[in-house]
Amino acid sequence: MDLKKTLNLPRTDFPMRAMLSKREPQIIRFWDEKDIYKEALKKREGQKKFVLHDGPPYANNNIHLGQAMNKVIKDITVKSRMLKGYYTPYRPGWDTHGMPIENIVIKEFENKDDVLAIRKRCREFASGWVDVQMEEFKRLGILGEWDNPYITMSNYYEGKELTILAEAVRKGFVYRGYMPVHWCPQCETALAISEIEYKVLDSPSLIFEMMGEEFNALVWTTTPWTIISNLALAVHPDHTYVVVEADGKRYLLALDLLEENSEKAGWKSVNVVKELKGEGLDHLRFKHPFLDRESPVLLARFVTMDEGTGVVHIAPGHGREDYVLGKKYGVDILSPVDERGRFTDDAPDFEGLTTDEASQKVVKILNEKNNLVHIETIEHNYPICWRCKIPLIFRATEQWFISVDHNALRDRVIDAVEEVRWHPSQSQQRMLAAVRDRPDWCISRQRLWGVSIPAFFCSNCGEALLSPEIIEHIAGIFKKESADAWFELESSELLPKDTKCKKCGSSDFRKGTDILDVWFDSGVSPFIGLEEKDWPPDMFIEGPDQHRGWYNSTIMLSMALKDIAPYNTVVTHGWVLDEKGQTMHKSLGNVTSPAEIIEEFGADVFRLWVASMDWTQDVKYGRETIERLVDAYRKIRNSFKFMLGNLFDFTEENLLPLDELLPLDRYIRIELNQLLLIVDKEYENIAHHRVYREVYNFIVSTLSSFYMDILKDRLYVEGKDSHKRRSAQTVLYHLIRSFAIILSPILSFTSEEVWQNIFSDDSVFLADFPEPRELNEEDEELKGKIDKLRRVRDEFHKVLEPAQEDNFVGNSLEAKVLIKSDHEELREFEEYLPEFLIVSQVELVDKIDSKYSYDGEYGSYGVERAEGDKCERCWMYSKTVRSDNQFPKLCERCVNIVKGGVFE
RNA sequence: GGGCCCAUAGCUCAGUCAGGUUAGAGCGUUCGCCUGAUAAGCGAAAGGUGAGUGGUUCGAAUCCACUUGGGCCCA
Repeated sequence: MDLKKTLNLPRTDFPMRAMLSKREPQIIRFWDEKDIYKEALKKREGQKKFVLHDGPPYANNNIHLGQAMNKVIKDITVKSRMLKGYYTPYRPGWDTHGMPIENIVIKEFENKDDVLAIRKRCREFASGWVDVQMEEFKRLGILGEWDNPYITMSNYYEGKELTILAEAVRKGFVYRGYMPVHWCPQCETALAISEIEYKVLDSPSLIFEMMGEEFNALVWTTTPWTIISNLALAVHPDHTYVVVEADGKRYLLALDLLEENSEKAGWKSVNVVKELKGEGLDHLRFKHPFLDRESPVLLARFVTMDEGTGVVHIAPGHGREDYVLGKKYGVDILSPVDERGRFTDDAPDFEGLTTDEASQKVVKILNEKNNLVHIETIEHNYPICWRCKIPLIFRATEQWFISVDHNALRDRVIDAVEEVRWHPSQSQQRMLAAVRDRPDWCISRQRLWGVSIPAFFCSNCGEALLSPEIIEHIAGIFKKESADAWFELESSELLPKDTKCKKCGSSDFRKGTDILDVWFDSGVSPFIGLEEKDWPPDMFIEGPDQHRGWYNSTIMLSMALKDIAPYNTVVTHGWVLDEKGQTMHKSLGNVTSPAEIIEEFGADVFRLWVASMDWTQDVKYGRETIERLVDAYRKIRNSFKFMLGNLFDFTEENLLPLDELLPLDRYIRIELNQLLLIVDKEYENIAHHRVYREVYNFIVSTLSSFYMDILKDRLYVEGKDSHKRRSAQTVLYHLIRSFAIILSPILSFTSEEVWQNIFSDDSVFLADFPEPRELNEEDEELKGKIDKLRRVRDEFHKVLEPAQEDNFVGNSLEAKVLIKSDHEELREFEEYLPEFLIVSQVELVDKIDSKYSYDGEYGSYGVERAEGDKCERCWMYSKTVRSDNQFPKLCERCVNIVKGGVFE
């Protein structure tokens, strides 16, 4: 007789070799074909909602690790809420307008004036990348409304975006203003931040004086030509300033910089006449060094004591901070420089000069007027043009703005930010700073690829026309024909009939050429990317750069227009760095793409990587980390396989009620219960790495090395339909069901594979999170007792180890264990102890006199050779072997099982 | 240059907010057992100047300051 046939060895076609890169695409196909996203939603229709609004990635490349991580975090979050019964729509989006695409595309064109052709190409380009990225995201196992994403360049979006602009105009937030921007005089264009490079250049450093009533201000600058546009001075309110008498004249400067400046000025005698805080200088006025004008002193915290004089020259037309400060104090903007970087007739003595020429002339004049205190050449980190590499200037131009302080918007946003739940919490501080510090929002860009600002200018008098009604009219056109209509149609075709200039009555208009800032594009996404019923969304999950970006643009618009924040909770994850903790850069060659990870290890391993880390901080991607996770994945997968293999003859009908389970099995159910409570809580906290850790540790420590190891005897050896075996299988059934579900947000593919292998043809995502049961007193008591026995088991291993090393015993079943202990649990569970320790015999004794012994905290232990002979079937040693004539090689237990059993 | 953040075993994390026994876990490593989870399973052991320096305290991984390395944003 083949004894193996009488055993219930595991049977399953669930392969240990996952071949994830082959298997996963099949599972995606299944989700697609069965439309699991919609099915899962339908199932939770009418339940409490959880709406995660997707921040749109930019469609100009393959996705990088950060984006892959971002989407997986979102997916885990959404799925975990879904399993808890929430109705969780998730509509992905794409950001498709803007400079990076335009810059790539425009290189293909000889004729840079063929705007429509360029835009058409931009559209194709973005569309191509949307398709690619969508496949990449789907490959990660992200569930969402992929057949209906929101795309910022769609006709609907472009049109709807304008209706939102119209609302902002109607509510008085939009104005036309004058603002300095980085300008390249060579290319004759404004430059965006990413088009600016920095280079160390020589530049003049001069100290000059401006006359005041009692004393002169000592002022420092490195750009003499901007003195022409000087309209103010700035001092730090909290720092100490001094008035000194030096060589017969009185000067104002910062105390900390006195020594340095005395030296530079070459003063022979210096006496401090007066000392005061910067704030005490507020509203003093000083005369311009060579123009008939006075400059007030303003207070500014950006003034530093690192260099200069502590009194800063302010030209609001030529500097960002200058501009913001000037705006705060209502100082004018003067920017008498044209597109080519030459002075205009607003600067009479300098008209026609380049900024360099003007600088020389300014120095000359200061010298002549005896106002130049010191001049030298220093090295300075200066912005240059990325294309032609010449130094940039700051030049004020007319732009459209959204006022941050209109209708107390900033204050209301700050209040709203304080109400929002920020995760991690320090994110709130950062957001508050970003809102407090931000200047008015410049929404216009002098670019081609975007949604045109439908402003018109009177051909007769130049008056700007941006009315809500006209914007809405044009929105209607865009919704039908896209924003390209702005370039295709004449202004007369775009404007409603009978539009007349309010100022001069003319009906002849030219179109504005500005497009909307892409932050406006994405800033309106909560209004456009979500269905009406899903507004307002609950959560945003993005990277840390969005504090000044999308978190900011969306809450600004949302508070301005709806007076409600576009999120209740904002989750921010860190950056993905290389294994040394450095940013990934193509030039450093340390870039890893999601595609190569998926190809080599599979999306589930990638998802496990995301889930395993505390991504509220920056995370590192390294070879060892991923290899450890491959190991973890195998352990999890193999544990699933073990459970599946031992449930081959088990169905729901075989389930035993809780009170009929053996003590150990009941104990594991209690442990599972505890785990479910923790997992539920940690998913709720979006602490995915804690979910992973708890679940993984449970699998390793409680299941694999403890429960499943012990269970093998019962599962394999006991009768197929025996109570002992069914009791174990009942728990395995609960375990595998629970694990498939609670791991499905993380290991979506593998959970689905397991689910379909045993439970149903439907998706695991249609199942509900297992409801943890309240523990009763009896449960708590049992848990306490078995916990203790586990300690005993650990201690026993300390003595088993040397016995095995000496080959005194091999397999632990070759051992008989002697235990001396006062703990009652040992007697109470005496009959289970051999199973529990996986040995053939256990004797509770008063004295241990074995060669192999160990004194532990819970008892003393000794290892002896097991008594009797080895049963050929169950491999346990027993004196009952040889007692049956028919089966002389079997023990009594096995004889009974074999005689009573029916075997295939 | 300014603001914010991070640093615990080879890896990923606990513990830090409310200072108090020999700083824990899992993986990996090494060694051993098993061969009825087998491209598996079980056990044991080794492994940490808590980034560094200084301070507060009877006592610091934990609180404070500075330094170093790294990250994000702004200039």
